[in-house]
Amino acid sequence: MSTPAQKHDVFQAIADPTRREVLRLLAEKELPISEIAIHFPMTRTAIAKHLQVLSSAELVSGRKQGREKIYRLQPEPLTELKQWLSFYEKFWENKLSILKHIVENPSENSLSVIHTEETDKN
Amino acid sequence: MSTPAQKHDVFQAIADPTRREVLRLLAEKELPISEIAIHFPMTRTAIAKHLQVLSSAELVSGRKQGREKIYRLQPEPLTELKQWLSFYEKFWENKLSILKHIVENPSENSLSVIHTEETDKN
DNA sequence: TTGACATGAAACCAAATGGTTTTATATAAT
DNA sequence: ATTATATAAAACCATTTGGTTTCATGTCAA
Repeated sequence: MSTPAQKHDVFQAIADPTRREVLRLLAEKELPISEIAIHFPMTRTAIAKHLQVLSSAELVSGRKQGREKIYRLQPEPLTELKQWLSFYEKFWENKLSILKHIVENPSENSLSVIHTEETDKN
Repeated sequence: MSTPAQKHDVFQAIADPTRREVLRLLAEKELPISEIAIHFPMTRTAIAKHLQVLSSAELVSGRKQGREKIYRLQPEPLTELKQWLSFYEKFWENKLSILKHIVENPSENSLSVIHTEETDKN
C-alpha cells in the first residue's frame, strides 16, 4: 500500500480481496473508516491504507465530516473493467455455445468427439 | 511471481499489465513461449513465469509440442469477473442515468444542485 | 479544560512480486 | 555425433505490498 499518492489502476485496486470486500460494504451505504474496519480482522490503519488505494483508483471518495472521514463508493471506473471484459466475452460465449449445442443435442456425433481424444493416445 | 504452484485468483492474475497483454496476444492465436516473449521488453523467463501465473488462474493452458510449449487462451474464469462486475453495474448505471437526465433537461433545477456545493463553503 | 475518539503520518517489517542470471535437459537440425 | 533451440528449474535481487506499532493532531463531550 505505502500511501503512494500515485494513481492506482482499477485492475490493481480490485486485486486484493479485502479491498473488494470494502467496496461491497460501501455499496450498501457510505461509512466512516472505523465502521468499515470493524468488519475486518486487521487494524483500522490497514483499512485506511486500503481506502487510500481505492481512492487513488477513484473507486471511492472520502469527505471529512467532523472528526470522521466518510467514504462512499464511486463505481464509475469499473466501466473500464467492463470494457476490457467485453473484448473477451465473445471467446467464452463461443465455447459455451458449443457446449450448449452438445448438451442439447445428445444425438449427433458428440460421442465420436469424445472418442477422438481416447483414440489419439494409441 | 515466484512459481507458486498455488492457485491464483483471476483478479490477481489480470492485475498485471504484462499479463493482460499476454492474454490479448493469445486471444488472436495460440503461441509458444518464445514467440510471446518477442513482444515484450523482458526476458523469456519472465514471460514464462507470467504464463505460470495465468495458468494457475486457469486463464491459459499450455501443451508441450516437441520442444516448445504452446499456450492458448482459456477465457472461462473471466465469467467470475463478469459476475462480480454485474453486482456493481446497477450503481454506475444509476449515476449515469441521473447525469443523462440533467443533461437532457437543461431546465429544471440543475443549477441549484450545483450551487449547493458552493454555498456549503460559507 | 480534560479526556475520549477518529484520523493522519511515519517508521518499521515480513512476505510477495516482478524481474534477472546461471545451469541443466530434452528435442531438432546438420 | 554435434550443435542449436526451447524450455525448465533454481538461486538471487530490488521493490512493492499488506500489515503493524507509535506518536501527533483535530474534534466532540462532560
